[in-house]
Amino acid sequence: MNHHADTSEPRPTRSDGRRSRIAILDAAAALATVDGLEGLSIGDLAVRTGMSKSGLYAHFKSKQDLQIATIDHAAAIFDAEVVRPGHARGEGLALLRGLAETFLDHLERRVFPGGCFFAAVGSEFDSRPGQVKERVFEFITTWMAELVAAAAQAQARGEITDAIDAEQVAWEVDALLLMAHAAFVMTADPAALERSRIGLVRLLDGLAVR
Amino acid sequence: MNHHADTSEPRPTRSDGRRSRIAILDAAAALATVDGLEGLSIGDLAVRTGMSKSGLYAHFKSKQDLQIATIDHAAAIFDAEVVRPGHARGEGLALLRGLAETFLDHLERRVFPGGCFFAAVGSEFDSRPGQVKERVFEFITTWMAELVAAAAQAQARGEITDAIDAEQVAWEVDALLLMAHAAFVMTADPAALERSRIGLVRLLDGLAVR
DNA sequence: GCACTATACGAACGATCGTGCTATCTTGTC
DNA sequence: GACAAGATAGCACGATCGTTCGTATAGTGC
Repeated sequence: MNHHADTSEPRPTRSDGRRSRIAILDAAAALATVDGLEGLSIGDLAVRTGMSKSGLYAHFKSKQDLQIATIDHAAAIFDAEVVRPGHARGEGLALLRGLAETFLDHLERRVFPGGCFFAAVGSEFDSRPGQVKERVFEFITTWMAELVAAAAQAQARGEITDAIDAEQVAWEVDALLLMAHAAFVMTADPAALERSRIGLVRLLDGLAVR
Repeated sequence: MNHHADTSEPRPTRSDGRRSRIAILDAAAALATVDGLEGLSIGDLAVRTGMSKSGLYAHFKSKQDLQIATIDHAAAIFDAEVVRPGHARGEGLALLRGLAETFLDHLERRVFPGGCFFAAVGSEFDSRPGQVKERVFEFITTWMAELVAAAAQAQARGEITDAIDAEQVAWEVDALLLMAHAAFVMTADPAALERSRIGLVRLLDGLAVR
């Protein structure tokens, strides 16, 4: 939520400004998963939010500034829609399963029209060094660390084997999630989600301490 | 190779034209993995190939025409760099392993500067219906079918269990490949490739008929 | 209620986008 | 070696890009 509280902005004080800013960022985050953060045009965004192009510039100094704010906004949405509900499912193995399930659910519920925001934008900026890529990478790293911590906790509780390291477990879980994203967005077929769900069960059952 | 032999083009007869066309498509395929097929601009491409913008238009009727030709060109490269070398590794399980290895190798050798062409472009157009998406999806489907066939062959030869269907095996293999692509392009760290290689060994060893 | 300032708009900018038209050079054919 | 056709360049077009400026409006703190 207050993920972007420490930016250089003097923090908007007027209520109408805050409402507009949120409306802009909601539209920008949704649009970015379809047209990309770069393909996103100020003109389109203005039309979509019922504002003028110059009106947008009251909130953002530049397009890059808008892109970074959009990333932070999407991070807050992802936290609220995936990470926190995932933690509500329990700890250790239940947490690891929970995070995977809430991730797949957020794809199915189409929280963003173009699937996972960070999978979409990460793929767009992976070869474009700069502040935008760094911010995206930062969040993806946080997400991976979340999975690793859950896997390590599951090992510490004796729920899965510690014959392989937690990073590897998280890697294989995330691979199935990324695959689900790619295929589901491309085909709109829930069977893609099901394939990855089956894979997750196979993977985690195979790691279970018997 | 002759993947685009049946397009409406009257097929260029002059040698200089053919050379130029190939030079353009080579540059376009490389650029598309970094800036995207949409982000690719005719002006940039002209500068990069030492031609004029209008000179490019002698070869392609429109930008979309160029995009589709670029996809077909990239498909030919992928075939030559990944699929055929993969088949040279053997049949059945050896083929499945071979395709995965040649794919990871083509990432490491940076055949395209932005990783796998179809992972990059597929992610860009997954939410943009049209001829371009259809062409990309077509190739990705072909690739998946290749993996499924290899898995089925491995089962028929009794090399891996047939307790799970071949589509599921191919799915989990491709998930690890996609994850390797995403992480390797983002970080340029070969450790990403190694993580997926370990995952592949774990996956296929787990399916081995003992 | 007043002053202050964040918010929003209209208009315009230089640059670049994809795309045609026309002329000039170059290649392959007879 | 002439001639037709293909290949390339120069130039200009309308549209759209991100951005800036000046100005009017409206919410907030005193």
